[in-house]
Amino acid sequence: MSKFYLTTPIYYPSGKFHIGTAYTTALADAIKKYKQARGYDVYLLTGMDEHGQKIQQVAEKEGKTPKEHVDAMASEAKKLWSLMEIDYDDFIRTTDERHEKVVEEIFDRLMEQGDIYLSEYEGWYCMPCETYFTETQLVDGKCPDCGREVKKMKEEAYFFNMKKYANRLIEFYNENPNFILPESRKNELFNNFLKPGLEDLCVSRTSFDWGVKVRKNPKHVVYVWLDALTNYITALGYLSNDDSLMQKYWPADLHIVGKDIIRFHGIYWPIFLMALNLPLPKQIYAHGFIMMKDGKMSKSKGNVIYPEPLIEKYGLDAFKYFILREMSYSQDGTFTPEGFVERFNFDLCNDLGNLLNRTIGMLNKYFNGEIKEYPQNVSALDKEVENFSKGIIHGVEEYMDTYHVSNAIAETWNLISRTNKYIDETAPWVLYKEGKLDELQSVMYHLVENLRKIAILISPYMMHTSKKMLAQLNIPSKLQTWETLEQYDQIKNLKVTEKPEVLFARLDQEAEIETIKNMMK
RNA sequence: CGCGGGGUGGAGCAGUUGGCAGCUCGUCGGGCUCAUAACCCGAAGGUCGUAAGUUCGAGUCUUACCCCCGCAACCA
Repeated sequence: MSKFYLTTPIYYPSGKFHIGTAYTTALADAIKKYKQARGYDVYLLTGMDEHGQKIQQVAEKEGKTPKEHVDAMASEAKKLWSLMEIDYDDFIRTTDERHEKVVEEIFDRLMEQGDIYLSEYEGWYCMPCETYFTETQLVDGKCPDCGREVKKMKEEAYFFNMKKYANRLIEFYNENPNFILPESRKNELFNNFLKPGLEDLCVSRTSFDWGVKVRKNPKHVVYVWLDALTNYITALGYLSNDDSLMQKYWPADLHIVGKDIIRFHGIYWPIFLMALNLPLPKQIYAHGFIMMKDGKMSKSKGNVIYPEPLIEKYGLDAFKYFILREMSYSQDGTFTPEGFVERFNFDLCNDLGNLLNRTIGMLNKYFNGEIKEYPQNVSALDKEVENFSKGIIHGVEEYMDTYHVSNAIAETWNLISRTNKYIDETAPWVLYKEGKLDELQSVMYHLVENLRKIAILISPYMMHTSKKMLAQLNIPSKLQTWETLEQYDQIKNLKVTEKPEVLFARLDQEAEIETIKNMMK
């Protein structure tokens, strides 16, 4: 069995996780479930990046120790992933002993082999913010955060010798044109950082102490990113007593990240790995952001939307459907209450739910809910529909294989539309009236068959709906797998439920838009 | 002249290697009655940011310009 090692970023718990974090994780989970359906041995890692100055500050504000803060956040995160039924294999925290020990060790090694050296960091320091800024970050020569005066200051710091590896990384980019996805993100990195030449990276801090201490010089803590990025290997037991997972799963097949952290993953991470003499991940995919009508989500704008109330009110499947459908492969997506309600009503209720409902209704009315077997007489139109669904399946697989999840969903909905249209084209009620039962049988067979396929195709991200559909249709479990998508004539002696249940109940548009707007306050 | 991405019918978006401009929603008209007032068909509506260029032909390539967003290496 081929392995597939997939990771989300480890999230930074400086605040409650919003819909964007949920998106990244839902995306990873959908890809995992798809890959599993295709027969891969998938290992999905997620976790939290818990060190750094900001955490220390946030904790202080809450009157907690940093540890208390991150413990609370970690349990919140796990609660959310469980609510979202995220099927992760491990949840790593950078405060885990298994992680910290290895980070110390890695830092030591890199120092010993000369990749990390002691020098001085110079920058503009804002005393009240306790933060350094670069020249370009300053706003009118003042602190970009608080607007107060900054002072040029120097301090002892460790640096990582990026220059040493820059050319190797450029070569790697050239040899692996699909290393960074989408391509525009790669160009951005290449043009902005690699082409002008990498600067050595400062990899320690002395201005705070919430982090992994440098063993040989404990007034320094390890730079958060050096600490955080290594989670992808420490979680697999790198440099531990048991590194069997590392042996089995490394290198990662796919790191999923947000576009804001692509630089760390596309440049520093590969270079750290080179320094450790480990193979580089195969692909890094940087997705866009979920934007609000008035721009980026932010608490000060009061336009933040959290996953929990949406899931509680509209269900997990609808939530996942929306975010995965709305976010395109290489672009930002937009969350609007109007959009959410529209997708819910049109896509889920009208197109999908109603299709199942009308099919089951007709089958009960005309044939006592029964399908005997693949029909003898199949019309040209029936054949055409068979071929159409074949094309859809290939399309969905191609999109999923290249992580175009939104396109895969759209493709699936094309099959739903085609099937609704097929009902109109064949007008089963007319066939029934005219006593053309042979033809009618074939139509009903093809309807059930398409619904079976649709249920399987949506299973990576709408598990509940998928199961409900298969249950109402009474599809035997051996016809519920991804491999059986190729089959079109295997349904035998099936009897669908007598009383179909509504999959998604239509929403009152105005009322629900109001409800969602209130969730955003 | 920092880098990248956008600017396509009322709204939101697709547009692969240049070849009659598509989708969803909305609007208008029609059909059907199996179904969750759902479904299907048709119509109206676009000088594809602006200007020029290459080409038999450009939303798609080149150049200049305008507007919006993001990034610009020590916050993550």
